[in-house]
Amino acid sequence: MSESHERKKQPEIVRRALLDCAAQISLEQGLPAMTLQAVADAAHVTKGGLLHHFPNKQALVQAVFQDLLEQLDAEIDELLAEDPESHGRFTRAYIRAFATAESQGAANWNALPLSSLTDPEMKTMWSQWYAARLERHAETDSGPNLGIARYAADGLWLAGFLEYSGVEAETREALAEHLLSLTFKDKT
Amino acid sequence: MSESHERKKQPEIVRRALLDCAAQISLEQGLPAMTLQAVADAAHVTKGGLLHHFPNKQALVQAVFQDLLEQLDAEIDELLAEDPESHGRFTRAYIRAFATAESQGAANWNALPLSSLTDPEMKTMWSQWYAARLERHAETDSGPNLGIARYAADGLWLAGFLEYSGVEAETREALAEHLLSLTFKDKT
DNA sequence: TGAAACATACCAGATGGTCGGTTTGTTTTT
DNA sequence: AAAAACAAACCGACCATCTGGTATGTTTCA
Repeated sequence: MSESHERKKQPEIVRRALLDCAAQISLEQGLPAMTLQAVADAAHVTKGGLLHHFPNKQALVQAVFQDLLEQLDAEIDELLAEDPESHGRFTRAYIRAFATAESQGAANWNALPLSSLTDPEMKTMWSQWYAARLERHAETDSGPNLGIARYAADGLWLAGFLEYSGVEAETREALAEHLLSLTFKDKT
Repeated sequence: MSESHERKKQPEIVRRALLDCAAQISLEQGLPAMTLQAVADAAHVTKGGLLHHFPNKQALVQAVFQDLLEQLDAEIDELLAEDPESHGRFTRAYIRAFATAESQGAANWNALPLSSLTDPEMKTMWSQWYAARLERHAETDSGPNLGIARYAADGLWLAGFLEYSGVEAETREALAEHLLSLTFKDKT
């Protein structure tokens, strides 16, 4: 959408645009629609230009995924820093990142688990990230109740994904708040 | 896999094989890998034979999805009939169908929400099914706690999907049991 | 015999990917 | 400081393959 018609060469910007466009396409139209041509067009580059940044499609998809993971990581860290209560801190950040409204919009890493369902290589990427996080926050975020809260956040995110008709948005938002409250009065 | 090498013509069996193979492929290798050729090969039929049963790909995909929905529907009804307790009956059936171990294996309708994430048309199919079920069981399965339990079941199912390494299988199974217990002592 | 259940052959378009070349930016040399 | 040398960024044309789909056969069943 940026009117970069006569910009001088800025490879990092182009690369960023490619990653963003690829993520957006796979989010809105599904991964099968994320063809090299479509991504290149959306980023106002030719297919040759795209293939200069990413040697093949797999590299592109993988880079998109890794990028999304890093964005999510940063978001989580930010939310962690804002939380004064220690117990269940990561779980709350997780819930806020996935199931809350403000993240539902612009954040395109919502497409994350979507892609990961398909490709086995990303399955491992995701599960490794998740396992690492869990281990890192083992002292503050263990116990079945917090686990259930996180799983519910996943389900909530999934639900917000399936019904694009925003009718239930408020309901889900309320449920997210309820989930957050559960992480405090945890009695395990 | 069935050695139907020299069987006489049994169109219904072939049709069933096509549906099953298509579902399995989309489950294991993702929807983009579910090409007409791949499905036909897996079902030991030519592409022409496949296109005799389903006029085009969209019809095939749709039929697969609808078939899976019907299987799920039957499974849910069966679980409903076995449950003596009325309150939270549907929620328990839902949890058992999705997050429990026995369903994790052979039941290929586990691929259901997976496909639905991709195609917008199936999004509506799924959300309609879900909405209809919720309305039908409104008297027994309302309230935020039961909703959270269902969402958690979704997340649990998703987790079992992402980490194919079966290490956490028991943990998830235990969590599923915990979820079931939550549906009884519901205090809303 | 005729209709349904398949197989075979084929096609137009799209897809991922390669290759040679052109433009732009940076470094080195003088 | 200017020019030469080099490399990175990007384009445009091209290709082999695969895609969904059609048209036309051939076999099986009622």
